[in-house]
Amino acid sequence: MLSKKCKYAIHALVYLAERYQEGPVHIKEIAEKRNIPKKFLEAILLELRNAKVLHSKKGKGGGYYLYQKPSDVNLMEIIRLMDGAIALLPCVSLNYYEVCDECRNEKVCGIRDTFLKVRDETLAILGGSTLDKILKREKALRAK
Amino acid sequence: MLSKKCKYAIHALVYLAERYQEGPVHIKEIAEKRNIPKKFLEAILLELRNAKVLHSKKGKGGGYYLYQKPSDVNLMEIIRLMDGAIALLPCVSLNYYEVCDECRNEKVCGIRDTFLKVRDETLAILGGSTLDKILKREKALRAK
DNA sequence: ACAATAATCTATTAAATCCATAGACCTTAA
DNA sequence: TTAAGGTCTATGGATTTAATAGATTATTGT
Repeated sequence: MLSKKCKYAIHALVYLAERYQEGPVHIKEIAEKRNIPKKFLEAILLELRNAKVLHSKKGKGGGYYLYQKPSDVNLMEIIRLMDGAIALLPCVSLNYYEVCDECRNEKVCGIRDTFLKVRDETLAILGGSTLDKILKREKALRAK
Repeated sequence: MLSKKCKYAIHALVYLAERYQEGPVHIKEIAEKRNIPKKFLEAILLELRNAKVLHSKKGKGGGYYLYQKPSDVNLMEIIRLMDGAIALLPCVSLNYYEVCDECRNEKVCGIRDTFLKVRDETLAILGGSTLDKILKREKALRAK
């Protein structure tokens, strides 16, 4: 399961994608519109800023806005930033690899294979899921 | 990520699948062979027993053994038993569904779609991954 | 220059979960 | 009847997650 932090991040980013190139949006607005605790959201947006996903502007008329195009931000990178590894086991993780204590020999482990497949499928789907696609899908659903 | 509990459960079950129909295996042996804390493993096997995945025999010469055939036990059910939901979001979980606070309207949520796909792919792979297939794969790798 | 606004930073806390251990008790086989 | 080994209850520490509070810094409009 994704953490609340990660869910909040995704929702906030989708919100900001809707406002792409419309100037800074302040935290309070996002927090209220999406039922996210404001202080918690602060920390999240700051982290996304440090990761160059968002930019911010201080002072009056300030706020947060997307640094990259909505088509260049996908769920894979957001989840990795917020929650870390996407794989279900450390021994099949690309970015957070660790050896398993239980396996005597990784080369001969019958379990890894399954989780490698899960990882690859998951990454393909999440990597292909960009903010602009999410927005398009939302509009399509609303039009129904 | 899967919890250690879940990883331990999987390894223990694979171990027991190797001994299928060879009588009870005791906890101590599994714990030592797979580097799992014995007391923790006790609790795990007990839970698997209560879920009818394992059977046990008390007293001298006792131990744990598979209740079902290795081809009838898959990773999907083990993970669900140990860690709960497999889906990444509660709102796309089959067995642990919950509404999202952040979504005003689930029907019009552009995010769900992606996570539904991830869930379906993941379930398909994990559901098809049975203990006997894992054993077969292990033997094949060892033969190389 | 000044007041208002809004992000940034530092701390702290409450709750939950995870991992592990201890010990008493019950059951069975030899 | 004794030793082996599963069952059950309880507990404790560590870590992570979620959230809150308060002080600080930067920017803007007037």
